[in-house]
Amino acid sequence: MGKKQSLAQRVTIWLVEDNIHFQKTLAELINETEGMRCAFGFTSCEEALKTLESSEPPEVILLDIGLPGMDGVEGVKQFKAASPSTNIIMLTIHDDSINVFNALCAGASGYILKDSSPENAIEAIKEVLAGGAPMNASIAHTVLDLFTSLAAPKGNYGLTDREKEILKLMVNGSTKKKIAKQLFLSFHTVNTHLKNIYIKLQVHTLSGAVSKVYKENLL
Amino acid sequence: MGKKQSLAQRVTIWLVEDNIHFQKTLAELINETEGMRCAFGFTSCEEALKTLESSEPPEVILLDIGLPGMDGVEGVKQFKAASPSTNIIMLTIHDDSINVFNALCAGASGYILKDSSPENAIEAIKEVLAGGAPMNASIAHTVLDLFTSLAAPKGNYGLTDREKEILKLMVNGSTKKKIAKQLFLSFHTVNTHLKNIYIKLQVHTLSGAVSKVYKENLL
DNA sequence: TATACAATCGCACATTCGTGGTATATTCCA
DNA sequence: TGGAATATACCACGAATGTGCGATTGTATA
Repeated sequence: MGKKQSLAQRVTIWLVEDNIHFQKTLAELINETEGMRCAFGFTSCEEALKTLESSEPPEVILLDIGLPGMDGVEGVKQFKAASPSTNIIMLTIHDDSINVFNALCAGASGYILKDSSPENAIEAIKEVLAGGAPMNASIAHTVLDLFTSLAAPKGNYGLTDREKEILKLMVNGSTKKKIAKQLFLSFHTVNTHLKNIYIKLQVHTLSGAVSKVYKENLL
Repeated sequence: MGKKQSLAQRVTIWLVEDNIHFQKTLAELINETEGMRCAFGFTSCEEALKTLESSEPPEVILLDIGLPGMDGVEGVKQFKAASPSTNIIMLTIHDDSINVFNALCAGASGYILKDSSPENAIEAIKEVLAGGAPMNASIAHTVLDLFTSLAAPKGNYGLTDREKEILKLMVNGSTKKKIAKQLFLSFHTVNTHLKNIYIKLQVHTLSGAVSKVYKENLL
């Protein structure tokens, strides 16, 4: 998806960063770079989203992850919804892997650390335009860790196989009566199992149990 | 988590790769590298897992993703279950992003392309030992895309904001009565909303709705 | 061998759900 | 201006759930 830019056809970039000073530094750097143009600088997602309604969407948005008002993660969602082809690079500080992770999930293409040299931002933009994902090794690792922790078998509440089997069927929208028929059990048995499941999961409703199953990847 | 190795204290590496020729090439390269030792070369996960029962687990396993018998993805799970501290690097071919993705989810630390120069493998091992995740930019991007596609495809059933709000509370295990209190609404109103939610989601039970919410990433 | 655990089955009863109706006020848009 | 959509509210009733008590079998396993 690489594009070639002449001086006349520059890649359009928007900045969303509430630190005016940092924003200005970045904007200048971008405009000094051949093939790039910083079209707008905003201090909030709201402003940028408003502008997006009446302007050509940019190729790239550099988006601060910790903004007042609508934060960067929510911002990514909205930008992506309004203009899916726009690439978003998060600006973030150290030790914010949760937010980075969420932003990536929401559709961000990568991120750069604010305290790295501003030139890195230019590199990151080039990388994104070339179809890459700016992410250093240690952060890729962090992301994978979080990823794994989300996808891998999680909390075990000591559910027995039978309980898991029944819970699985309940999760899929079945009723106790139907499950009893399906497993050739008495309704009372299913009832008892479900009672024990509730105790183990510490919930009092089926929806709570189902929710827990998905949130913590049980079964 | 970086470790320093003297010649006496080499990092132990295992290979699991059914192509004997490639396995041999890698093993030689590893043994020529200071601080690394290829302890075993297997042609199947089963063999390697068996050996793991009676041997010190290695620091790193290079694992072919497309093996006969137990495939690499399943292999990762088993290795990780038996020895969580072992780092696993997948050996893969191009255009196998699904498997790479699954392997990463299962706990792999990164991967390298088989057709890249074998020296890359050494670099990847060093990177993993240093706490990184060997993944080039374009593959990080692929992973994120898959990631996003798993996390993002929000089916839209035309739920209104109010309906979403109520559904969100129900999902968390609340009851209609409590929600009514919480939102300063009549029980009947909540009831009506939920009725409409069921119609829109085409379900007849709360568990079915909750399940749909998680499966299709609504809300 | 004793005992803990899992799986099975039972009853009763209050609570909550699911679903069929109907109805009013507001807002938005054609 | 006049529907369409949304949010609000009410009623009734059978069905299902949640939870309090039990009980009897096996099967491990300490």
